[in-house]
Amino acid sequence: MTPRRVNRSPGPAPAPASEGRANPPGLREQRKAQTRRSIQEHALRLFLANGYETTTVAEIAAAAGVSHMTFFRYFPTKEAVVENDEYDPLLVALIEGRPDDEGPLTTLREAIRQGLGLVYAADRDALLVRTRLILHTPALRARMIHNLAATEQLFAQTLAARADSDVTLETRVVAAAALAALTTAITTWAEGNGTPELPNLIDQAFDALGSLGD
Amino acid sequence: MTPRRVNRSPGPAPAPASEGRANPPGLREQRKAQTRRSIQEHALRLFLANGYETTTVAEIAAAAGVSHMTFFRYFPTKEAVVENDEYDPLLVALIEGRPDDEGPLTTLREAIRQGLGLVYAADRDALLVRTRLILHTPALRARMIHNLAATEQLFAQTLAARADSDVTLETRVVAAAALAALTTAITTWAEGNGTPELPNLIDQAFDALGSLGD
DNA sequence: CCTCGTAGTGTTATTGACTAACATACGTTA
DNA sequence: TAACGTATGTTAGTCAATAACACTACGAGG
Repeated sequence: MTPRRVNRSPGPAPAPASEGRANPPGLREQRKAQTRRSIQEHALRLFLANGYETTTVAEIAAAAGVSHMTFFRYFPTKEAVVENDEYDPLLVALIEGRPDDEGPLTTLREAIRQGLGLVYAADRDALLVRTRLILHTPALRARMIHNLAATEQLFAQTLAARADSDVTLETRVVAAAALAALTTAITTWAEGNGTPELPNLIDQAFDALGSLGD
Repeated sequence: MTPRRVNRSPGPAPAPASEGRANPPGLREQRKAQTRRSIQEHALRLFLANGYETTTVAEIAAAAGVSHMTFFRYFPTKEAVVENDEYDPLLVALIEGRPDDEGPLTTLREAIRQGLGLVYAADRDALLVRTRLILHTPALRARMIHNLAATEQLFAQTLAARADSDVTLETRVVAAAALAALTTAITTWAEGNGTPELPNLIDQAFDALGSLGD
C-alpha cells in the first residue's frame, strides 16, 4: 500500500534547497556530521577493544547515543562504518595529471605513490591500525576488496580515457595488476606492523610487476 | 533436564571405526553424497530462477526435502552452496610439475592453462552459468574473492617451495598479478557471454602482464 | 538376529543484521 | 509564529546463522 506522500502541492515542487550545492552550514548539517563522526569513532573504538564480530550495531548505537535505526541511516551496513572511500577522486586526478607519453603502469605507480604520500604524512598510524583491523576481519576484508574492484574499474576507465581509447582487456589487466601490487604491499606492511615503510614496499612491489616479462 | 546418555560402558571407548580411513561406501555415505548434491542443485536452480537474495535457505531446504538445519550441516553458509573449491590441489600439482628453470609467471600461466583446460572441456557451460551468477551477486563475488586470496597464498607458497626460498614480496606480487590476470579474463569472458573463448582471453591477459615492463 | 552406540536429521529457540511503518521532535522557511 | 519537512525514535518484522535437545535408523558386536 505504501502511503507515499501524495504530492499534495501540485506546483512544480518548491525545489527545497539542497541540490548539488556545496555549503549550507545549517545547524542540522553540523549535527549530522557530528553524529556521523561519533558513530564512526565509537564503532572503531569498540571494534578494536572487543573485536568486530562480537560488537553489535546496537552497542555502537548506544555508545554514540542514538538508536540502532539511526546507525543504519548513516551507514548502509555494519561494515561501511570502517571504510574511507575518499581516495578515489584524488587518485583519478593524479592519474589525469601524469604526462601523456608515459606508460600506463608508470602512470598508476606514480599516481598511487603521490596519493599515498599525502595520506601517509597525515594519517600513517591511523591507517596502520585500520588496515590491521580490516585484515583481521573477514567481513571487512571482503568489503575492502569489493571497493577495490570499483577502484580498478575506475582506473581502467581513466587510463582508457587518457589514451582516447576504449577499455580493453589489456587496460583492465594493467589496472588489476597495479592494484594487486598495491594490496600486496599494504598487506605486507600491516603484517610487519609498519616496517618496512609502505612507500618502500610499494616501490618494491611495482618493481616486481615491471620485471614480470623477463 | 537433559536425559543425556550417561556413558554406560566405562571401558576405554570402543574406538568405533572411522579414523582417517578412505573408503567405506556404506549406505550412509551414499545418502550423504546424494543429499548434498540435491541441496546444491535445488539451490542453484532456485537462485537462477528467483535470484540469490530472494531465495531463502528455508526454501532451498524445503525443495531438497530437508530441514534448514540440515542445509547448514552440509554447507557452512548460504554462499558456500555455490562454490567449487576443488581446483586448488590440482593447480598446485600442476605448478610443481613445471620445469624448475622456468620463470614464475610462465609457470603459473601454464599451470592455469592446463588446469582450466580440464574443467573447460568437461563443464564449460556450467562454468559460464555459475560465473555469471557469482558476478551478478555481491555476496557471492565477495566470497569468491575471499577464496581467491587463499589461492593466492597457496600459489606464493608453492612457487617459493619450488625455488627453495621463503615467500618474498616479489613472490606474492607474481601470484597476485597472475590471479588478477585470471579474474580479469574470466570476468570479461562471462560479461561477453562466453565469447571470446576463455583460453584465448587468458592468453591475452597474461601477455599483457608480461609486457608491463616495456 | 537382536541390541545398542551413534551418525544424520528434525524441532524449537535465540542472536544479530537489516528493513519497513508510523509517530514525534525540531530545525528551517515563509 | 505557523507550516513544512527532515532527522530520529519506536515497534515489529524477515532472514541467516547457531545452539540445545530429541528422534530415527544404520550398522556393528554379541
